[in-house]
Amino acid sequence: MHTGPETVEQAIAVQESLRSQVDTAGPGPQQPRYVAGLDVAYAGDEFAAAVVVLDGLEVVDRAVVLGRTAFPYVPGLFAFREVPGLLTALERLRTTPELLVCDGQGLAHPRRFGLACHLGVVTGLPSVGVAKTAFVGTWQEPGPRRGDASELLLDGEVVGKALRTQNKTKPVFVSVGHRVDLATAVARVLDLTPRYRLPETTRAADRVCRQALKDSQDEETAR
DNA sequence: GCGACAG
DNA sequence: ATCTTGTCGC
Repeated sequence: MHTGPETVEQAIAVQESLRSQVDTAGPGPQQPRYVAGLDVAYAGDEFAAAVVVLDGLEVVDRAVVLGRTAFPYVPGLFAFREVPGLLTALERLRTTPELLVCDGQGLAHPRRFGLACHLGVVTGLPSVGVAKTAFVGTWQEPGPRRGDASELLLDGEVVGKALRTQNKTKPVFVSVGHRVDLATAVARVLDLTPRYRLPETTRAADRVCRQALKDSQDEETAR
């Protein structure tokens, strides 16, 4: 399993150091075949980190890693809680994803280095962040239809989009992670949300990590 | 100082 | 994230 910083100060230093490596040039993958979804489920300090690879809507590869949290949840340092397990899971795939769809922010972060940027930089793979709620920035309510979007602004900069993925449902917050531009990130998220508010990748990864965590917890109880 | 704060 | 039943709406 990968390890990371031990203190808040060290973690912030790591972000400050890695942020310069983020590539926002784009455009990024236009017709990716393999798209990965990543998610982590917790039960106390135990976790199950899952990565699933979809080819269209079919899961063609997956990896799950069980472990113990080594970093608490601290707003702004969320990545240090999830990266170790997710990185290990990514290494266990037999497929190389063309895009990582992360459950959280990318550039829409206080230091412009959220989970999606972090995973993108350390793997070198294109990545986008899709969060269920905003973390930083201001935005206007987007139009009511699927595809409607508004800018997420932070210090006068566009750090993401509030994107409506289904008619009359709350928007999701899309931001660039690494090696992709915002327009492409939004296009890929719309591709992945033909029916639900959240990307199919995220939904699939969520099911996998929750089930894996439950299985390990049940086994814990059984002995 | 106070409140808010990805998952 | 997680704790948790039923319930309103498409």
